[in-house]
Parts: sequence; C-alpha cells; structure tokens
Amino acid sequence: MSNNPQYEKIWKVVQLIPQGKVASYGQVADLAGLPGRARLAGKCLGYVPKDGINGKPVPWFRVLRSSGQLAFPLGSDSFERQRSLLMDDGIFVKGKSVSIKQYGWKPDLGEILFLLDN
DNA sequence: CGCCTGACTGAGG
DNA sequence: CCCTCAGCCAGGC
Repeated sequence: MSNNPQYEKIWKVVQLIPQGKVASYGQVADLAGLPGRARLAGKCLGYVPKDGINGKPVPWFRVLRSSGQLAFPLGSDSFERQRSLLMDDGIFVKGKSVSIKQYGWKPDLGEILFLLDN
C-alpha cells in the first residue's frame, strides 16, 4: 500500500507545496497526473511515511478541501493536529477553514514538471 | 458483478 | 454559511 506508485506521485507533489501555502486534494491529484482522483489523494495522505520520502518530509497538513475546509470533523484529534501544524506554518485557521484567497498555492506548471523529473 | 465506504467536488437551494 | 445530492474513483467484501 505505501509502495503504491500512485501514492508516491501524490506525495512528491505535496512535497512541492511551499510553507505558508495550501492546496486542495483535487489540485494535488491533477498535478500528480491523476485527474478526478481527489479521494485517492486524501486516502494516501493517511499513509504518508512518518519519516517522509527521499529524505524530505511530506507536508500532508497543507492539503485541504477545495472549499478551504480541513477534511476532518471539527474538534477531532486529527483536526486539532492539522490545525496546529498549519498555524506553525503561519497559516490562520478560522473556524474550520482557511482562506484560499490568501493561502492558495498557484504553482507554475513548468516549474512543477521540472521539479517532478528530479 | 453488486453494494458500500471514504482526509472529494461542483452545482443548487 | 448551511445542507443535499449526484458524480466521482479506488478498495474491500
């Protein structure tokens, strides 16, 4: 499962999200070359290796719903964990969501393609 | 093959 | 901003 090639593509894309920015499950899936598989993106983030991959961490907490909401139920342990990590990142979590206008990641396609090939 | 379950989405009301 | 619903797709049984 954690050696699923599709998972690895998704994790690599997530590693490109800069600190202080957030992306949606669907956006990550698209960039990983897996359009229409937002749910898969969410699922595999639950299997992120604790020590990251290629020696780098996988910032799973920077991935949210397209609406800006965290995917976990408000108040759950997972929710609180993600919220604090986002705050550490300098991202303000208002209620159950984050402002996409303010923190949304708008990557340069050329850059993404280059980085993913390396 | 059917049926159900998700860290999902977009459109509607 | 809330909720509902149809679509979505991978997995498990």
